[in-house]
Amino acid sequence: MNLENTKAQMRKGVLEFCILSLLSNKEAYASDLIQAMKESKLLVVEGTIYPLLTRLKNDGLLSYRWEESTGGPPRKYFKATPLGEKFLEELRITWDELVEAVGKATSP
Amino acid sequence: MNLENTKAQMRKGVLEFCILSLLSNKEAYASDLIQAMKESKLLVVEGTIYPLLTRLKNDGLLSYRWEESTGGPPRKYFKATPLGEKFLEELRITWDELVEAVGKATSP
DNA sequence: TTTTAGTACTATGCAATACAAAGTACCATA
DNA sequence: TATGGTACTTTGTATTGCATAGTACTAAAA
Repeated sequence: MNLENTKAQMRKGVLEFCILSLLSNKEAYASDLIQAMKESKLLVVEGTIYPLLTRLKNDGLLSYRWEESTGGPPRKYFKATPLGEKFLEELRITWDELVEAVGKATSP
Repeated sequence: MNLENTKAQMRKGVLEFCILSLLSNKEAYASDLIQAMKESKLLVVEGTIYPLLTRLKNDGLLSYRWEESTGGPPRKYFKATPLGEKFLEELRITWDELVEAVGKATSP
């Protein structure tokens, strides 16, 4: 039982929410997202974000298009689908409810 | 990809925080905890809480004592150990940081 | 030309945890 | 004696964050 593990556990489901929010009405590829998350003090690594993007795409919440890059391999630019936008709204409510519930349960 | 699964995922690590907080300087057994969580809109079931309590006990964060019950089998009353109290403070910080980070990443 | 470094993505496997389901054991009452 | 409710244990599953290794593309250094 260590804090690092608990931190990883607490991110479960939450990263999905953050990624979907960042891709709401805005395109970005993996490195953009990692950077944006980093600025919010959420350190996400490649081994986490690529499978996550693939999963959200397979579930119809994200779509993507290839874009050539000048200095490297092509990039996958993702954005939320209409279904993704709808799911995002539900996630927002879910997250707010959780924060409120945890606040109640843990207030001294 | 459904909301119920995501809700379950978002609870990972969080329930540990809540339980530890509820058992800070206060004794309770499983049914007490389920009830207290319920009042905070956190529905936890037996299959979740019993393994969780066992895990926290094995990690030295909780201790327990048996108490006879008038109408049923004996109960395990848990409470946080000094190590548990210390870990709880770290969890509090971790959770607050996560809430702030998610707030930043998902603010429209 | 060949090699090296950096970027972007894929694929595989592990560990941890919430949850479900079935089972054991105790007590009181019908 | 049988039934119902309470309390806890055990086993198994699904999901997900993360680590690691690998592929492929470009550009610059050797």
